[in-house]
Amino acid sequence: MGDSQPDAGARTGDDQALGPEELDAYFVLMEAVSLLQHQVEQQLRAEGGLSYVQFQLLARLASAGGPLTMTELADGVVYSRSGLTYQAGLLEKAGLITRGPSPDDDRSTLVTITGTGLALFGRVLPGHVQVCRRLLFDPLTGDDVGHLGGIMTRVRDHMRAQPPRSAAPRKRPQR
Amino acid sequence: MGDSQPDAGARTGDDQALGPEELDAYFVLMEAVSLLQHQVEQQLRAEGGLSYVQFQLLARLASAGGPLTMTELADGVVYSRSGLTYQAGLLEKAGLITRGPSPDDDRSTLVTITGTGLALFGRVLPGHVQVCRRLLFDPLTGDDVGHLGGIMTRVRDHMRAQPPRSAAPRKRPQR
DNA sequence: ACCAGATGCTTCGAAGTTGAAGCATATAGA
DNA sequence: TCTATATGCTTCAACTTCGAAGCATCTGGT
Repeated sequence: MGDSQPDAGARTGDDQALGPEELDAYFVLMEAVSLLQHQVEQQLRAEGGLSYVQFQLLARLASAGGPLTMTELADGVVYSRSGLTYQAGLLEKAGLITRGPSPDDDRSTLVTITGTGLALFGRVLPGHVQVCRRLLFDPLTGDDVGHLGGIMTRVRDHMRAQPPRSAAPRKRPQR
Repeated sequence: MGDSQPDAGARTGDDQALGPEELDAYFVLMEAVSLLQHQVEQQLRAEGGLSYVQFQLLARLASAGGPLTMTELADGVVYSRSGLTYQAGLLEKAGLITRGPSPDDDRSTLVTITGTGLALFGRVLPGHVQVCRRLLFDPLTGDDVGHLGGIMTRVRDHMRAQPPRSAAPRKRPQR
């Protein structure tokens, strides 16, 4: 078993022992992704009038090969439920998806991508991929890509396995 | 080792042939960072009443060791200028920064972090670092961290060197 | 069957973000 | 010098996001 609760903080591992290399990796990771996301968003907006979120939703529906519930759609896209409802409303109004009742569960809403939605997705995807290639993969070797994928997969799985939010170390009425 | 960019070298960014490995790396990268950012935000909010943006701004000011102009602050944080003005207003109202005129340029506003701001930053940083360690670095080896840092540094520098936004690959009046 | 709690989605109000427009100052060219 | 353009920041309106509250349905225990 890994680390247990920090008991009164005498352990070095629990404290802020992030070396400069780690801090650097963290900051540059966040910055680079932020830049990438910004550029991608420009592209999607210009070519298909879509936000990144909307693109993600369409991608998820397109690759699912069938209807998904709102909850299934929300998983993997970190969005709040209400935000998803809002975006689904926009996509439906634009004719890219439809929402209907689920036969299994009357509480659920099944979301289906329309032909229009699929067409738009297909029209936007090449440009999207091109931006990714140009900005992200151009300066990387094949080995880099393998490393990156492996590393981030481990990180993601680790985070998904983590106790969600009960781990707040302390409630401190600050500020 | 990996395959070098070979063949007739004239087709950078033109072919949309992202392999499954690259697509996977891209998606998992975006998802993992999204999750990480979300968790970090919870932490900052709970411990210091700060958003991630505000934390970044304080961090930048703290490490700068002196006042920065609004524009300097905006660089590195992808934010829009208006958003920065808004956040600076909040931070100033909270007493964490001050804004004053620049002696060199009457158009500029110099932002300085206050003692209160520095104190809050110092109080919040350990928790922030701890979350990073727990979520990001826990499942990684030292080699992983080195790779990640190197890879993302290259990506960031590549993007920063790229022609910013006039480079729309093609003007396609779509839809 | 019943009731309590869990689950799925939506509505609502508050807060954050953005791009365009606006104002003031700085800089460069004639 | 004078004027056109660029730069630095702010204001404004529209849009997006979030969390809490609300409603309807499902599940499990009795």
